[in-house]
Amino acid sequence: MLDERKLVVLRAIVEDYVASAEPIGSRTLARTHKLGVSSATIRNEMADLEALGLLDKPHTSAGRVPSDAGYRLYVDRLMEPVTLDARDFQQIQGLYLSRVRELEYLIAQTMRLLSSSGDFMALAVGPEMRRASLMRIEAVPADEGRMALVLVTDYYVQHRMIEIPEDLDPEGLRTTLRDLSERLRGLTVDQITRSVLETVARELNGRIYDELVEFMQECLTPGEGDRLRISGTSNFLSQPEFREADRIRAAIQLIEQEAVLGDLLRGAPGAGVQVRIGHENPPPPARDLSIVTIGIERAGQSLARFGLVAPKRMDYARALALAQQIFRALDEAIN
Amino acid sequence: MLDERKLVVLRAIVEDYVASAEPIGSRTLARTHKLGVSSATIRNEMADLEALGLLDKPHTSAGRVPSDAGYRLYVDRLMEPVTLDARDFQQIQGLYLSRVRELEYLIAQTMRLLSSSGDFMALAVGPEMRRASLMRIEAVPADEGRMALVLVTDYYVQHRMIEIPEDLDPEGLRTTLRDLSERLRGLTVDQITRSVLETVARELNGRIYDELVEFMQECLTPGEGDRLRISGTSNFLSQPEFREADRIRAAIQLIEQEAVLGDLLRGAPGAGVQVRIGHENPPPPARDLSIVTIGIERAGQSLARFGLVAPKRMDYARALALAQQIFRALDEAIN
DNA sequence: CTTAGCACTCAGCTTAGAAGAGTGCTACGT
DNA sequence: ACGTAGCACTCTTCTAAGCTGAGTGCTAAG
Repeated sequence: MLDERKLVVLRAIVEDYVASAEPIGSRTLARTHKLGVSSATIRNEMADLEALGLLDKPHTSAGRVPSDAGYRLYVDRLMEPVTLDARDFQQIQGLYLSRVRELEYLIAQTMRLLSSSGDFMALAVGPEMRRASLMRIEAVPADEGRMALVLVTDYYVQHRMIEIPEDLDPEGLRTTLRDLSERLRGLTVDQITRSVLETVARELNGRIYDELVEFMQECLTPGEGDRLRISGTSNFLSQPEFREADRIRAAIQLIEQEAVLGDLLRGAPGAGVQVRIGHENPPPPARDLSIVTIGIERAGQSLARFGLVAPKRMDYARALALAQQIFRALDEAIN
Repeated sequence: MLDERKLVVLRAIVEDYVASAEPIGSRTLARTHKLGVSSATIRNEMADLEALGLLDKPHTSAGRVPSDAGYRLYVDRLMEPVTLDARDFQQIQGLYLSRVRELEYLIAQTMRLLSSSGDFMALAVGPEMRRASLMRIEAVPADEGRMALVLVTDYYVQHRMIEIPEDLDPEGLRTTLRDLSERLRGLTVDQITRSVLETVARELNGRIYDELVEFMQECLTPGEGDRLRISGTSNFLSQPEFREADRIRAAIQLIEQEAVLGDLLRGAPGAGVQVRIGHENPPPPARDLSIVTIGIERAGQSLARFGLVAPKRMDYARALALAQQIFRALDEAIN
């Protein structure tokens, strides 16, 4: 039923369509691919592939386009893996050489890389901050009136510059913080509620300042550090699928809805590289898109998740090669 | 030459055009504004205003549109100042109440406010980091293998989590950093070159670690903290001037060119609120836009600069009211 | 100085027709 | 049974033409 030649035709259609963004007709295919058969034969094969649900027809006289199932088959069985060109490879390797081991920084670097190289929109989310476990809180004096509060957890650092309250005893605060750090070390951020802070402080005979509580609570608010990062939207919007004004508006609207993009990115959980094509994506407005995701985990906890988003007509081979390489490098840097 | 009635007509045209985005014809104007004269009279006035360079005609039979000079006259002399509605006002005041005195944070909050309220794209740049003067460098230990380096300057804080080099003596590093902070305190970041670091360290009999130098040098690189922040692009792109596909593409391309947006924002230096209209903007691709800028300074140094960008057909009164209010609140919070 | 009236202009919409690309089917050859 | 040529048919897209409506500029009269 799905003989060799049908697969060859399907593959040719997918690749030509990915390259041209135009529906592929039987004649053009016969001419450009030297398949050794006439366009009529290809028409028959196309009709069969369409019956199998692997191809779609935009309208009666418009050539064929891969269906979601067609893309899926292509990705799973037909695609020839590409190797990244030397430049990309170097760039990825170089990215993670430095001694910096801060997730925030690694995510930012990766985003830059993803959006610089190609036709994708890049998405990323960091770890859920409230799951981080506390390492240390410290106050760094700046000048007479101000100091920086620094909170160090196992995978991120946060700071805030605050005005020093009038009634503050700087030495006292530092002692409190040191003892506090000892006591709270290893607790996750969401375990450190106001009441926990106060209890511990009472035991320590220290005092918890409002600013400190406020600061710690800010570290809990989502939408700061776990917020969705988006870059390369213009790569995305300049795809030919968004040539018409209303399409491009719809796409812009989609990008604005961070909730939808978040669902799209988180739709494929787990570590490693995955592909989701069209209707496989949960959010309905993303049904015309495909996404290649990279999940970075440590000890079963998701640390970061990246997505390369494009119209379904994306260059899967390239996106996958890029994603694999980034996954490998990043996973190694982190674990 | 520019009698009262002409000004009334000009003002009506600007306001109607700002509201409708459609060229204004004499008949419609006569009907909707009850000016007490016929459309023919208004046509005459319009012709005069056009001769004065205050109005433009998109084409022969299409009503009038304000020229850059027309907008300018409107902003300088005709516009009625608006007061913000209570909600916006509350929001602005509330924004700066907290004790947090970190520029980074204030800028982020302001950006959120600007892009949430309305039809503008918001731009911001922070201070030039290399001009900041050092307050303190500190190392905050995290766990066995890692520590956070924290650099506190007079208007920003930076941190990096790094792997602790094998040969590091933690106590030694902390002492070095404390002494280093003492010695370097008050120097601007760009005065602290590698050679300065090394000289001082030699005097202190300490050792400067590569990571520390790398970290300090990263604090110098522009494009991190002084980079241009952009938000509310979709406010901007959903303006009717970008209805056609090619217009919207051009706008997207403009947004991508951070250099152009940077020139646009920095084109109007100085403290306080300013308006630049159309051709008054230096970068040619921004000649169809207007920008209201907010400059925040301290001691003659630019700390932050915001911009509200929209097509020339922007609601100047509203943008200015918003900008003034933000300027007042932010300036007070900072100085 | 103002206004009514009128001829003229021009973008934008609608319609019709032609061109082009592609399909599906049939009939024929191997 | 499979491959191929040929042909009628479908459907989008492009172009041209004509029409409509909003608006202008000018003239002549109040």
